[in-house]
Amino acid sequence: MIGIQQIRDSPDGVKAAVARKGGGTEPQEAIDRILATDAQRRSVEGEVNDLRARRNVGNRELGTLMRDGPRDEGERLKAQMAELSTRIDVLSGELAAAEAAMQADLLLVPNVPHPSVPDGRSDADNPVVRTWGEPRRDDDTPPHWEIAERLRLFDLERGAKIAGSGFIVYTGAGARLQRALIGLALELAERHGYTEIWSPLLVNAASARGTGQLPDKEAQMYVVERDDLYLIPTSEVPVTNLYRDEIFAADDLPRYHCAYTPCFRREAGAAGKDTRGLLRVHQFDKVEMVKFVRPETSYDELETLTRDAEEVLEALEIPYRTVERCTGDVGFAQAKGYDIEAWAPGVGRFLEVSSCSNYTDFQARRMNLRYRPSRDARPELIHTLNGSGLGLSRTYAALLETHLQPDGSIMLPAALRPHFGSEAIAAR
RNA sequence: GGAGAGGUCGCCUAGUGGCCUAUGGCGCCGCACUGGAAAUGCGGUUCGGGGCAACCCGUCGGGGGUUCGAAUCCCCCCCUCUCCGCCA
Repeated sequence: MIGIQQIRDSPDGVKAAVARKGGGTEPQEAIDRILATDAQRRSVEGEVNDLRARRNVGNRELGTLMRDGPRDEGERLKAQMAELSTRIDVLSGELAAAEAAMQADLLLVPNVPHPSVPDGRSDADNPVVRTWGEPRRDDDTPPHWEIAERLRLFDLERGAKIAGSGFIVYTGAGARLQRALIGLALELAERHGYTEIWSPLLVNAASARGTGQLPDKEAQMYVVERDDLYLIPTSEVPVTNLYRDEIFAADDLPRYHCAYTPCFRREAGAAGKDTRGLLRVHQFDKVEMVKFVRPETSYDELETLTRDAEEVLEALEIPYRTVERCTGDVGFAQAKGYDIEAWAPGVGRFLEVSSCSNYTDFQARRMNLRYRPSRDARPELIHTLNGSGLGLSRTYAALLETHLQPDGSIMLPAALRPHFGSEAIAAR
């Protein structure tokens, strides 16, 4: 959610910035309604305020009269106060309606993109900002699902049997490789200063609302209706909500957390796209990095966050490229972000394995997540960032395809060996 | 899941319908005293919203209700603690 203050101060500036993201005229219209509702709301609020002040004074006097008399004067005042209360009820109903309408419209306005975000319509327009390693382009490397099947690393059919299509069963060395990747990603994150969180995988509605999954993305989540709980689509949800409604001291910032969790996504409507292998599944594993920072540092923090994610791929010796998301691809809640794409020689393309974003105060406002710049200062909203480090099932795919040896074995990168327990997965 | 006790401005705490416009302590901040500090004294210290301002309004876990008036009474929900049951 963006701030009403910003819209009030510079409605045209906000409109122009928001228009860069595309997405039709809905946000523009919402902004116009917000301005009108805000003015109306403030005038009604002023009126309600005055009436309440009168009621407070009157009731104080009434208390004295009822206790000490004269009684008849008390009764007369009581009647006046009753009438006043009725008017207050009517007006505060109007006030609540105006506030609700404004709130609903504010939810339609996306975060303002940073001026440096390049223009573009879709991910096809995202400029490449960095590359690492040499993507191997050949026709010999089989796709990861063939490799995995031959080496018996996972079992798609039985995953479908016990849960459904898009649920993966990892077996033997395949399961161990999964754990090793998680271990390595966590090790690197902790080395970069992120404190590990082991969190619930189910969250309540308030948390889902805090990071913006509700109301917009409810269809993406698995819902445990009976208990009003939601399976997390990313650990961003529990980790970012850790400090919801709290106020940090200035020296609590920056605070970095990392968390490994499975992530659950219904991917409704995505059928037919990337349905083979590990590219789009309902449950995947991810190590997420989350930063809580002072506002003036957030764009610098985005750069180091992205570097931290890139280093995981470097440790895995997987060539990648980093693209900056253009205005059309940056996302509703984000002000700026990068995607890291691992090269997968078997499927012959780059796979998005990490998305690193600066949300500025957009999530913080929704979550009422603040800090106190100095001892006597009023609390201010902080900035939140998050990035995957990394999304495992796709990284897993790229890893198999990248490190497949001519003899059919998988030679593991050095950094992964201590976590895996040996240096290779033998051919069979 | 059952029974009971609770949730007050960072922490502890007083408060059972109008002297609550929320008490006191701790902590913290400022000032005084000091060479400097400790101790002491005085003042300040929830968080929002509106207003140029003086100031005003809301806020006692959350939401409803009763009342002229609710921290206080009633209903629903959430959370914490104790005991019982179940359980890896």
